[in-house]
Amino acid sequence: MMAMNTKQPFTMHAALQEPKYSSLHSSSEAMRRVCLPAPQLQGNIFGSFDESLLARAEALAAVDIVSHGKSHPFKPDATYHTMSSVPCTSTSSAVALSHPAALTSHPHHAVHPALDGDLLEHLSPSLAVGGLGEPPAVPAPLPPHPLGAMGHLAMGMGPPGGPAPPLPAPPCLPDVESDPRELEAFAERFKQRRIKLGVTQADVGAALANLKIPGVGSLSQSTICRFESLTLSHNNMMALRPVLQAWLEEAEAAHRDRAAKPELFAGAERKRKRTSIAAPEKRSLEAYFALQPRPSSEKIAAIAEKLDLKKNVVRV
DNA sequence: ATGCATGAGGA
DNA sequence: CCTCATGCATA
Repeated sequence: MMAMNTKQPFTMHAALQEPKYSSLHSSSEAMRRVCLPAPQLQGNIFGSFDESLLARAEALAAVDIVSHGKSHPFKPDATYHTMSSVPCTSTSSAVALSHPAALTSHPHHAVHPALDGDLLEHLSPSLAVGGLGEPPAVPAPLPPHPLGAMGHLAMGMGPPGGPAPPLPAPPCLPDVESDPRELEAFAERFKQRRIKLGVTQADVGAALANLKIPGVGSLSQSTICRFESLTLSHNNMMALRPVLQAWLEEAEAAHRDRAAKPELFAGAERKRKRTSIAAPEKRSLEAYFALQPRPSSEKIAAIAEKLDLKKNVVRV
């Protein structure tokens, strides 16, 4: 309830948002493709291949258009999968994307003018971890961090008055890792581990509300799906990541607990099924009760045997 | 998984 | 009016 259910991560100017990963597609993606030796891509066999090509083409076109302004007829629909491509990895990411961290935090409008296109430059094929042979990095090295990002929930309320939410996020803390590849890897891991837990996308979305993270409510299956498939904008991905990571950690912890000491849960889970008495028996019992509201235990036992019910059931 | 619709925030 | 983030409905 509440109208403030609007949860939507920070918003920044189009300049930053638009290019999302389109640039990734355009430049590096394209480059990489060229040097693909023998793509064992799944795409080429599917019909969807054409579609993705089209999409990519559009994305490319979008980049140009976007650069000089807005108002393009079509939606960039920038989804930045880098998945299929993983061949030649230069692993020479000396770029050090020291880009503005405006992302993962600030509930408020604080948009740092600092961020800019440089975000687009740092595309360096670092690792070759596509959606292919992603080793199930179990340890999940991702350091926990303050999220609370989800900007807009806090947006409504002005700075004055409201008790400052736990949002330190001074401009000095860089994003944990806004590296596209890191995100991609996370999304992949997330999906794998989610499936391993036997949880659906919809389940995750609904479960997020239980995390009680300020400003974070539930999300739809669509959104979870989009997150996993990296079909969200970079900013959106960045905003959702900490939340989903928190959920994942909690879910796995709970899972472990269950595996560790099932006794604790055994009792709670075993719930007696409600007894249902067939209509005829029920009538008999009611009729008898009308005559004898307080039958002796012998009577009860006799009736129980007759009706093939438990004594306690008959008594009740 | 994805097209379409909607509401919010911004200019 | 535009971009985004999201949800609903549905292929």
